Amino acid sequence: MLQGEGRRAPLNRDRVLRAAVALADETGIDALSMRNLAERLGVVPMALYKHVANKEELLDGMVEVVVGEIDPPPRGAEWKDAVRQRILSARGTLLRHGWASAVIQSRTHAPPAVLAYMDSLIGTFRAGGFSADLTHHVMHALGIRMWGFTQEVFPTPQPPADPDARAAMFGEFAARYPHIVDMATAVSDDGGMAGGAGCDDQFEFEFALDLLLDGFERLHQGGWTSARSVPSA
Amino acid sequence: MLQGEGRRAPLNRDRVLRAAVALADETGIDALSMRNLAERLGVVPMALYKHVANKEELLDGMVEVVVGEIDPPPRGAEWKDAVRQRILSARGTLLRHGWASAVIQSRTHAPPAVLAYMDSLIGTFRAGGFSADLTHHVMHALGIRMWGFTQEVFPTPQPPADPDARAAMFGEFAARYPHIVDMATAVSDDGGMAGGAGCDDQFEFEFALDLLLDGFERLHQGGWTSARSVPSA
DNA sequence: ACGGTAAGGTGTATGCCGTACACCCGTCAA
DNA sequence: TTGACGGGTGTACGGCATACACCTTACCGT
Repeated sequence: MLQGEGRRAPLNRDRVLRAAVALADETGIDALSMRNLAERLGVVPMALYKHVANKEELLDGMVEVVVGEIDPPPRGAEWKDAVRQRILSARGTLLRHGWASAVIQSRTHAPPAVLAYMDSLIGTFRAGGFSADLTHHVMHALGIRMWGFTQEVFPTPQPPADPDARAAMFGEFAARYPHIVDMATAVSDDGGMAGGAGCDDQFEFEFALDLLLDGFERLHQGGWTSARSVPSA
Repeated sequence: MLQGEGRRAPLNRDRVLRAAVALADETGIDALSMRNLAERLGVVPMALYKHVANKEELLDGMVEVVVGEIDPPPRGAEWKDAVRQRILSARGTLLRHGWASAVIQSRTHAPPAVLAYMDSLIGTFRAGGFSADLTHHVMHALGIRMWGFTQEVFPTPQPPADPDARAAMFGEFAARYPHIVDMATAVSDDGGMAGGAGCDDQFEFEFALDLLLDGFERLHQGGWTSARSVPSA
């Protein structure tokens, strides 16, 4: 039961992920190798593969850890404040882990924690009275500000061929990310799973661009100057 | 002079860069290795090092090539149209080379072509009557939309210690990127070389965020719906 | 015509990387 | 007691960027 003092507590997935995040924070994402990580954990490189399938999955897990650090949505706040606070919290988190936005961007499928974050942001807009339509475009326009980069939209995973399996997966998705599904179905009938199916990227891009340009014009005409005040109409 | 049919035209830096861009376009940036590139050029890997110092410099060069494809600023257009056109052209270019925004983002110093592009955009705003101050914030807010990602600002290169060398470098920079220098000096007296020195990232972030949030609010209150029209107040 | 120089290309080798595969050991259930 | 299994090991392979020494060719001033 008790064993000699020299025995290391056994690894587990969580300890591996946290060590990886710490190592990336300290030495940069380029210096994060399976070998370096193993060394820091006092273990041989191959031991890590008992806890993560491969390096991609390690990165996936690190993203989950980091995104999990973003503050939960403030309860009882007005939509604008709630969104603002949440996004600034996300920004703070990504600044603490400088490598994270590049890694998130490099994921080939949307990490669940990211979907959960977007789902709750959508919920905030909807609770504030935004239509599903407007919420949709607004989420695109915010993409950048949420993550410090523009994800033009994660690729939609192709659903399984078997109809039963597909229905099951869809059901699970809807249970987990109700607002995403709500918004997606309201926007287009093809039921975009990842919240991005069937939408027109070019339109979304121009929507956000014009929103900014119009804002610039308004500030310009109003003779705006940076008195370190919040810009407003 | 003329030589046997079997002789390959000698490589040069430009042919290497163009081949690299083409290879990245076709097979993705991950599959772009010095070895693959050399093979495509019918040459041994080490031959490439006669034309680029190392892989980082290869990537720098590829960025220059791609950014060079962005349309020049339209002459005689009103600022808003000019900016809009230019940014949509940049977007098109980056969509054609899907790897490019990640690579630009990964550069440790601002590529000259990027500075030139920003310089001319700044010039467009200034010609449209924008103050240096407003132009500065507006450029930050646009960061994203220009490149498909947010570059929080390229790190400012540290100037050489020798005063003469520093003055010379500053002069060259000012000659090449007049609008950047103009704006930077107007904004802060410490003469931010790369256009980013001495500015408050957090303020810039919130500036852009609030601009968007205010825009959302306006659309929301106006009962906006996506009739595929350009959003406006 | 000749030797020198240098630019362009080659070949070999080193030290990283991710990870496949066979193995070994301790724990615990049957 | 046995046997399966979870966690850790050791070895090995192929791919990567790239250092270094070398060779070939073209062109230069003499």
